[in-house]
Amino acid sequence: MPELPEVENTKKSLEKLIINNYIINIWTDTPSLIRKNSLEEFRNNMLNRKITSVKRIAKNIIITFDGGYALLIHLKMTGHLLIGNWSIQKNKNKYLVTPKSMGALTDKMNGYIHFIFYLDDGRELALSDLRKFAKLIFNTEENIYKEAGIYNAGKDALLITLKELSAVIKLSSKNIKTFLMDQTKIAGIGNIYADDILFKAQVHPLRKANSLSLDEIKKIHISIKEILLFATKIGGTSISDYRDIKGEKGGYGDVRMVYRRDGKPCYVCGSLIKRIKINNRSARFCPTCQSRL
DNA sequence: TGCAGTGTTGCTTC
DNA sequence: CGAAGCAACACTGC
Repeated sequence: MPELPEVENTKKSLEKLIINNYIINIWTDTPSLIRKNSLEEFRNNMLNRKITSVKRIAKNIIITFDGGYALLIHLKMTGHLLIGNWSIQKNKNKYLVTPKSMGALTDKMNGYIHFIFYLDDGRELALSDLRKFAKLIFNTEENIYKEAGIYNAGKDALLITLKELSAVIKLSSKNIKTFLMDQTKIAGIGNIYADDILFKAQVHPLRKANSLSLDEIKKIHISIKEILLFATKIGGTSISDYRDIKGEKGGYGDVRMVYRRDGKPCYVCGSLIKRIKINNRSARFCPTCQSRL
């Protein structure tokens, strides 16, 4: 599940690997992932332009091209990008995509590759997406920023100051769990990190945002930075499908504190981690460490 | 075996 | 207007 740490790592890898390259061909078996354009427009407009930069806005990856164009990629639930080489076989109406190289790229996630961007030096950039929710848009850079800013993007979770966080929290009557996952309020946090952030800050997920004390907001602010930076450093979370650009799994799943640990003992006090529904999503927390309502 | 759970976003409905 | 529900899709686990 790509949240900020996974998208940030992908962005950093792309920055090292594809700037100054050209995309010379595109293969896909799922053109429906392209929004606002036909496959033909998408292909014809993108090919043979030089890649000039890679950015992250919230959970979006933006690849810019010479001439003021940009490609937006949102990985949604199960998308990830891979660099490698693949061969494609057509079997009736189905395509079989298999990696030519060995190692992490033989991972089963290779079975879900739906886009391949062929680079001018022989390497290939692939999009794997088990559930096919990812979104791709090619347009002028300006229009792409409008698109990425659909949310009236909240401040990036890595950049938001205590003052800014405090100001938006005080305006919200929602519970803090829902608030943290609202991309218009603060950008980059999803279910995995929201649960762990609130555990570290020792705040109950159902606490009303505008009821939090300055001390609690401080703890949340510190936890956001520490957890997202640490998770980024160790390669993100690969509990289900996320892989880095070389196909390797991230380490945060092994050190997570409460996410998907319901029924298991809290690492701090030993109480059993609870699971409740908030906003129709699972929320996990320690009933002892995060008891105050 | 069938069905709930998984989680991001955007569209529809109220 | 904001909030809530649900669809997009495929696989896992009970």
